[in-house]
Amino acid sequence: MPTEVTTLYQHLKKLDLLKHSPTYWWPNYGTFEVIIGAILTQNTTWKNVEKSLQNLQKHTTLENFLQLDEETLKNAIKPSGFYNQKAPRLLQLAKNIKKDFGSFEEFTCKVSKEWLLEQKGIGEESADAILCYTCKRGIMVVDSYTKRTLCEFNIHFKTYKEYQAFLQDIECKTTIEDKALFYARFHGMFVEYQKLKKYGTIRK
DNA sequence: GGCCAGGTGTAAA
DNA sequence: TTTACACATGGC
Repeated sequence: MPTEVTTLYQHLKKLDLLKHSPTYWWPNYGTFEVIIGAILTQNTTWKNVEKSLQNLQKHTTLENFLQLDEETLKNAIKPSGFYNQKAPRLLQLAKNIKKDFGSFEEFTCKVSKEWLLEQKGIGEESADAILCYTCKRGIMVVDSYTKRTLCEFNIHFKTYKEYQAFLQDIECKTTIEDKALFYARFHGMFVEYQKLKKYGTIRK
């Protein structure tokens, strides 16, 4: 039974949970589409998010997304629920990225977690998901799958930051690229671990 | 038909 | 500072 994070990591790694996943686990890593997905997946299954992303078709870049009107967006993201609040929040976020950073590329280089937390609709988890999977930062995302897995290993904390500090107390990687890849996959392993338990097979 | 899903904002205690 | 509740669709 793993009691520290390095042991837990080795335990999960042995299961080869990411053998069918993309390198960085989240689909379309590093793109604006990840931001859309990060908001849409809030308290929502990924299957439903995929339907919404499919409906958005070619509007998954920042510039194309900004062309959408609110009603069209609401319609497109209906399958992933909470569309009356997710649509205006996504549009405002896109506008603020354009206003404060000028372009998506500048945003990915310069955005801070503080800036993200000021945006309506982005909390601790979504902010870290965007930093990790859009901005390629070496940051660990803590979601319900992560907490559920830790709970099963009898590891409990109160706050988000405590969970994150525990998970990030692991061998220090030398370059930011290595660190980004490491945490992107580490978080993915928790999600795939829960799916493996639920469905009995690792999803493709 | 009920429960849950890769959370967040708001209001009340 | 903590807790309760609304938000909504689709799969099981």
